[in-house]
Amino acid sequence: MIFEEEEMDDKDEYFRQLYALNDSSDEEEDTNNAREILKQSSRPPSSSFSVSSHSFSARRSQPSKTLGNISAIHRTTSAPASSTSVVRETPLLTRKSSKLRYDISTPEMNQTFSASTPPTLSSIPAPAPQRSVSTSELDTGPKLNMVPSAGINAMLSKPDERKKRKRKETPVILVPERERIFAGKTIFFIPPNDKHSVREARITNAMKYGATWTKKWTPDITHIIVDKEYKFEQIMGMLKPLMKTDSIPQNIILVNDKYTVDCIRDKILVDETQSRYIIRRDVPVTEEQEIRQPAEPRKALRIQRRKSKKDQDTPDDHTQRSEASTQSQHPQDQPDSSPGVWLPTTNAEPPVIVESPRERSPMLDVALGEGSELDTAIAEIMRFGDLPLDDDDDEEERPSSSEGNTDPDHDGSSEEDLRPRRRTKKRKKFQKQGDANSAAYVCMTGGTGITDETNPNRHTIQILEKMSKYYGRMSDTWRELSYRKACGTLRKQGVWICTFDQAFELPFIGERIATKIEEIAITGHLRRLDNAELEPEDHLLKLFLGIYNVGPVEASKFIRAGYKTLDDLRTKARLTKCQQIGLDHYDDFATRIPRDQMTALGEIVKAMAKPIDPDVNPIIGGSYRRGAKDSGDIDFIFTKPGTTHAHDLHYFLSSLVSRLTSTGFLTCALATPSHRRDDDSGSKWHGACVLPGNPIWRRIDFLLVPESEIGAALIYFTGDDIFNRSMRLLASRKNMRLNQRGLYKDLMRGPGRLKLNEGELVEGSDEKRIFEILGVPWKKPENRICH
DNA sequence: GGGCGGTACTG
DNA sequence: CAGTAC
DNA sequence: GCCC
Repeated sequence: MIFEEEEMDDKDEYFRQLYALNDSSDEEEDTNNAREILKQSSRPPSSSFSVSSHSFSARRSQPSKTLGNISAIHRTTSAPASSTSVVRETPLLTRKSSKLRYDISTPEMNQTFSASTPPTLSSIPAPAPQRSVSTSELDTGPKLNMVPSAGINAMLSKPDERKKRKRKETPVILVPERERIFAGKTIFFIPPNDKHSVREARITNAMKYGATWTKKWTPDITHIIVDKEYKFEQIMGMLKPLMKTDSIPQNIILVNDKYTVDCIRDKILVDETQSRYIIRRDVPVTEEQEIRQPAEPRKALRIQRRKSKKDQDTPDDHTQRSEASTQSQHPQDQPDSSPGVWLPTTNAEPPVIVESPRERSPMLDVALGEGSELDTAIAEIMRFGDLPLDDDDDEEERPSSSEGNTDPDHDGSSEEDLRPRRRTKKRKKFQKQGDANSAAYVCMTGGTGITDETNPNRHTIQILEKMSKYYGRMSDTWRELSYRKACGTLRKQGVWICTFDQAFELPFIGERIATKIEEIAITGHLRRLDNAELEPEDHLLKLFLGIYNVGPVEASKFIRAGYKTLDDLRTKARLTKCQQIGLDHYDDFATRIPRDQMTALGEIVKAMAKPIDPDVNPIIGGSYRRGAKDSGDIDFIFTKPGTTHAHDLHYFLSSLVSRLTSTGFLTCALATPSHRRDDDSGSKWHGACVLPGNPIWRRIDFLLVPESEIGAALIYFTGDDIFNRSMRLLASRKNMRLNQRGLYKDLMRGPGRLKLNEGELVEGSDEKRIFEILGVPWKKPENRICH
C-alpha cells in the first residue's frame, strides 16, 4: 500500500535526522520483562534456559531467582544494546566548517518560496496560506544530508519532481490578525527545510503568526533562524556565498531557534540580542566578524531565565503563585465558562504582557486584586519566566525536584536564599494529612470522560495512551499505570496543556510526563513513542497480545519460538482451548460494540432471564453503564432481592446459559464458575455471544451478585479500572478494604501490608453508602472515567 | 526507597 | 503456582 | 511512571 510506504519513508527520514541532530532523547533506561525474556532466549539454545525448561530440578531451584533477575534488569539495566546504539549515534553535524563548499549556483536563487506570498500587510484578510510549496518538494533522493559541509545548496531540497511525495498538507491557519507578530517578516531557516519535525513545527508556527518562510536567499529576509546545532562559523560559511558579502546585513536578525519559540510564547517580538539567542561559535569570539551578533547582549537583562525569577520569589509569592497557577491557564485556552478569566475575545490583553514579560513588577502583584483578569494573565507570565525553555544544549535542567524540603511555606524565610529552588515542590493542594489526603485519589474528583473532539488535550492523550499501552505490552506495569493516570488527569482539563509547568502542576503528572507533554505540544510527536513503536518485536507483541487469553508471557514465548503471524500460531503453536477461540475470532473480539448493539444484546439476555426468574435483576455494567458510545465487551450483573450468596443464583445462571446457548445466542464458554470447591463464589461466567443477524462474536460476561453485595459489585463492574483501584487504595489507607463484595473496616495489616484479618463488613449493598463511608463524593457512572 | 487493587478461573 | 482476565 |  503506497500510503504506508510513504509513511514509513517519512518516519525513516524523520528518525534519521532526529538521530543526526543528536537530540539526546530522554532515553529511559527502561527495558522490560518481555524484551529481556526475549533477549535471554535469543542466546544459543545451549544456554541454561533450555535446560531449565526441561529439567524440573533446575527449574525448581531457580525460579524465584530468575524472576528476581528479570525484574532487577527491568529496573536498572541500561537499555538493550539495540536501542541505545541507535539513539546514541553521534551527530555528523559538528564537522569542520573548512569543508564547506561554496558551489552555490546563482540562477534562480532569488525567488522567494514563501508559500502563498507574503502576507506582509497585517490587514490581509487571512486566507490561510498553504505551506504547500514549501513541503511539496521534499527531496527523496540521496537523503538530504544535513552535514554542514554539504553547504546550503545541498541542504535545499531539490525541486526535482521525482516521485512527489504528498504529505498531509495541513494548511497553516493564521492566528487572529492582531496576534501576527511576524507579519511582514521573512524568515530564512537553517537548515532551510522542514524535514525535521521540530523545525517543521517551528516553521509552521512562525507562519501562523504571520511570517513568510523563504527557502532561498532573498533581499527581503528579515530573520535568520538557525538550528542550535550550527555554529556561527558554519553558518557564515554557508551564507557568505549567498549574501555575496562577508557579513550579515545589519537589518537581518540572526538568532537561534529559541527565538521564534519565545516570540510566539510571549506574543511579541522579543529582544533578539539576549544571549540566549546567540549562535555559538566554535572559536572564542573573534571580532573581526563585524556582524551584528553581539557577543554579549547589550542590554544586560537580568532575566537569566527561570532561575533569576525564582530567586526573587518571596514566600508569599509562592502562595499566590501556586494558587494562581492552579487556576490560570493560557488565556486563549480558557473555557468560556470560567468566570473572571481572561478571554481571547475580550481583548483585555494586559499591556504588561507586552511590555516586559520577564520583568515582573512587584507592584503589579499588589495592584491587582485576586480574580482580576490581569491576575491570571500575570500568573501565567510568571509561570513563563519559570519555563524550562527548550534549551537542550545546556542540558541537565530539571533538577528532579529532589529537594527534600517538604514545607515550602517557610523555607526562604531567613533570607532570599539563592538556593535555586526551581519549583515549589510539587505540592498538590491538600495538606490535611491526618486523614488520607485526598488529592492522590482519582475517585475523589472523578473524571469526565470528555474524550470527544472537543477535548483540547485529545492529541496528547492519544499519544500518552499509546505510551501506556506500549508499557503494558512491555509488562511494565507501573509505568503503564502512571501513564493511564496521567491521561485521566489530562482528560479532565478544560484547557490545552502545552507547557511543562502547566502539566507538572497537575496530579499524576511528574517531571517525565510533563516533559513529554510539552514535547507533544510543540512537535506533535513523542520521540520515545515513535521509537518504541519502531521496534519490530513490538508489532508482534501487539499482534499476539490481541488474542484472548494470551498475555505477555505467552506472547513472548510465541515470539521466542519464532512465530511471526497468526497463521504461524494456528498451525504451529500449542494453544489452550480459550486461546484457540481467541485466535479464531481475533478480529471479532477486537471489534468494538456500538452502544445500540449493546442495548440489543441486553434486551435479548433480559428477555431470556425473565421467564427463568422474574425477580432476577439484570444490569449491564462496564463501560455501558458509564455511558460509553461503544464497548469492548458486555458485562451483566445478575442480582436478586433476598439473596446473600452468589450460590443462590447458580441455578439461574446455569439455566440462563443453557437456554441462551440453545438459541445460538451464546457461542462458546471461556470460563465458567468453578465447582471444584463448593465454598462459595462460583459467580462468574465468561463467554461469547452473537447478535442475531450479525456474525461478529462478542465477549460477554455474567456475574452473579447477591443483593447484599450489589453495591460493591456495581462499583467493581462499573469501573473504570483506575477509579476502582483508586477507591480501593483509598480504602486501604483508611484501614479498610474494598472488593467486589463489600467494604470492610478495621482491617489490620502486617508488614508488607499482609492482611492480618478480614475486617468487618460495613457495607456491601448500597453503592452510595460505600462512597459515603469512604468520604468520596458520589459519582455517577459516567463520571468515573479516569483512564 | 517502597508503595502501586483485589479477586476468580484455568491448566 | 503462574498466567490471564476482570 | 508517580506519590508518599
